[in-house]
Amino acid sequence: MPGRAVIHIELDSFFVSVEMKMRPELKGTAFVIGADGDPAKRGFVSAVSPEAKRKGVKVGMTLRQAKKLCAEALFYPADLLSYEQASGKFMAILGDYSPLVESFGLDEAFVEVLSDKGKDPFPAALSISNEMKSRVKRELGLTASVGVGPNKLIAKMCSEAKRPDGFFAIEETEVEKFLRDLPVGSLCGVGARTAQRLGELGIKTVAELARTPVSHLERNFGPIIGRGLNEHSRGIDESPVVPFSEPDSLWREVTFDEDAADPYILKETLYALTEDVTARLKASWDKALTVTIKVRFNNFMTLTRSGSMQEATDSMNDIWRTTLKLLEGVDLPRPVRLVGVKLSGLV
DNA sequence: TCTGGGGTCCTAGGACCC
DNA sequence: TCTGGGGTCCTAGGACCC
Repeated sequence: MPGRAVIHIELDSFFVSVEMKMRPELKGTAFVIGADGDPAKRGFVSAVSPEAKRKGVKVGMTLRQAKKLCAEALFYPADLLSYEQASGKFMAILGDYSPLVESFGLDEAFVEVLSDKGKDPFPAALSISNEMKSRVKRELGLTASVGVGPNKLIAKMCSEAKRPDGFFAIEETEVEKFLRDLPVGSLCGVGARTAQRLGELGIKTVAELARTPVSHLERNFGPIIGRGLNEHSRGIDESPVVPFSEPDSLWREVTFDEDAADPYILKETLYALTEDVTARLKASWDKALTVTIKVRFNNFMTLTRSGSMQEATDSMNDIWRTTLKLLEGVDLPRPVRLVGVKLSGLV
């Protein structure tokens, strides 16, 4: 029985590369992409040119912080339409090599290489990934980092191990050695919070996690996450490569430039968001059963309220009535910095 | 002093039914 | 008047991902 072979491919500094192709004059300059491109407003950095990176600007910091660190940087809004176009071309190239391509955001994807007549698909995966990489370079002018492994978890960790323009492959027999000394936080699904809790239990490396009894992990993290941690620590990941899936929910939220204390502004904003998300619902020929609103106060305390309608609908009237009822059930003891609306239970 | 936006999945607890 | 146990559905919140 041959094993699986999964490729993970990720474009290097995707947003920055696309911007530089559209505006060649940016070459060699410090620039930052994020939100609507106004560093005076609230918003996060999505991408940074190498020149701005050298000044300490990082993805995930606020635009204001970025401006402080690098006053001469140019700021641009994220031009999602252009990124989506480039992403489509990228995904089309991957689709030439396998029917099983799962996009993961705009700039990365998993590709499962199918076994030919029961043969081990691993060698084929190696040559396919090389070919993808050079076609992406030749046809799109973008570099990519590629990882190959027996499953999605290992493939993704491989592509992250060598960047940019990297290539790294691990066969099943090498997995344990590869994982052993890595910190638990490098496993997919172990974020800052979980890494900290594991640290408190004396578990710092992947090898230590693998030695921890499943029952101990289940007690501390619940049955599903506990078992998942154990499997991932041993390099086991059975999750399939899923080519396309309908979204389960649609979400719109907005942070005010200035915290809002006036209930009328909240209502007005929620109405606009509800209209927007309902339009997207209709465009995808879906109906939604449940509405959720989110309110974040100026002290960052965040609450959600959800309610279901009689039956799934795409009627703005019904959805807005539900949204409004949820809003009216919320106490507003202090100014609000963010409101959002989610539609779920899509059919 | 500051902390976006769009998603997914999991957990815990309560309601409800048999 | 008291009240088990299993299953399912719903809601609220949190962790994680890009």
